[in-house]
Amino acid sequence: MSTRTTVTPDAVRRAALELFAGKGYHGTALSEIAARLEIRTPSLYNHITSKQELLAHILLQTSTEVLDDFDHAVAGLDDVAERLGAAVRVYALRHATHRHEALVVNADVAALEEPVRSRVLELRRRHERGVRDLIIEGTANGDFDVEHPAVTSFGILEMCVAIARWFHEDGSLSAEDTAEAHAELALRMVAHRLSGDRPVSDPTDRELTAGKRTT
Amino acid sequence: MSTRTTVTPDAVRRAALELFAGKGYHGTALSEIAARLEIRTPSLYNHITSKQELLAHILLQTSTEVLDDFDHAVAGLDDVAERLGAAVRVYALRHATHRHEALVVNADVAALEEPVRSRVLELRRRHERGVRDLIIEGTANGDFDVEHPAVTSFGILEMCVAIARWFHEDGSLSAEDTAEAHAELALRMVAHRLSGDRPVSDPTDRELTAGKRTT
DNA sequence: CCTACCGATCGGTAGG
DNA sequence: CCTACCGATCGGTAGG
Repeated sequence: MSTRTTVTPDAVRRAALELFAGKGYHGTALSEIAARLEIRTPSLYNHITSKQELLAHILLQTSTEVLDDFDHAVAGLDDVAERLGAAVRVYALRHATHRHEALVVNADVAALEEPVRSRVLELRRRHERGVRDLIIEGTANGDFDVEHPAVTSFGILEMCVAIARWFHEDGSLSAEDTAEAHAELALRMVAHRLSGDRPVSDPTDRELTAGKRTT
Repeated sequence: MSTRTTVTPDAVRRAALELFAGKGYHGTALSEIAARLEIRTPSLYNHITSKQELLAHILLQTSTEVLDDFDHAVAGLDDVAERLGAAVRVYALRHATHRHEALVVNADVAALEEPVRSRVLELRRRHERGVRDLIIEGTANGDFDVEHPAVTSFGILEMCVAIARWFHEDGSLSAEDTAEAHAELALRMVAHRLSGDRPVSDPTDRELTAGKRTT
């Protein structure tokens, strides 16, 4: 049983990732990681320098990739709704395709030691700010109708994060469909409401681009 | 320094709650709980029977209250949008006013031992199902326009859960305003869209009641 | 990659 | 409420 390939630093990280995701950093013993690789605990130190380093690698890499994803997703897009849709799509997709990483990032930042912790938190803040600024921009130019941009951006981001908690690859929805569904939900959250119960104070230049169709 | 009141089982639970919320169940040592109460670790056992019991109490109580909240919130309301709004409002409010409980529930279910773990998960599933059924009902009778009820209900619920991660009592929004903002977001997520870019494949009986206006 | 072993700390008990 | 102490386990090192 078990594939029994040669142990590499990457294999250790993968084993750690799955265990951290399931039981948390503090809830996972190095002996369990070793057992999964069918080696003894001290042998892990041929591939890593500490347990903490395993955690740091996962969180730094993931946080960096999230920010890169965002930058690439919005690059070249003009319409702010398109940019928000693309940002949400790629963020949601990541949480469906990288469930374990996402779970660890969100459950175990507290277990990170400085200075890595601050770096990770800074990367996350940058991403949050990027999304929030899109919402602020769309609200300012009248494309969106949002009362609390910060609350709305947290709501959008966190429902995407939650995908990691319920998504299953064998479910009825593919990762891509799930991502698309979240982009749609996000655009609904910022869209103008039906029925004129919310008077559009500044309808300048906005014909009826309200649709999310992009071609 | 410190209030220095007599230690009670409830005081132990409160100290444990704050520490679990900040560092997780496995990341918190009983010695830290004792230190916060200015007693020695073994003295804790005059008030509790085990560390695990502390966790079980927090999670069971919170999960039970969430379900009670839901039942009371929707009771007596007729309109499905009103019921969904009320359910979201009360759930969001709890996550703003009981941040620590919410953080522990979501981070440390995995640390719960059986059979309590199964009971807690069952309570959570019941609540999820309650909200999802509202969305299904509203979609079926035409009040809502939702393509993926399960995804939508997870999205709504999880953005509320996330409140516990970012809400601060001294922020610009009160707990009540935050709850109201989330009810609004949830209703947007299920509402009919502006402009007919989504061809209504089955327009039976749904003329253009598209609005969510009731009565 | 291993055995042997380290000090520290864990949750918890004995016995006042 | 305490001191004294338990066995188990932790992350990690020595030295092949």
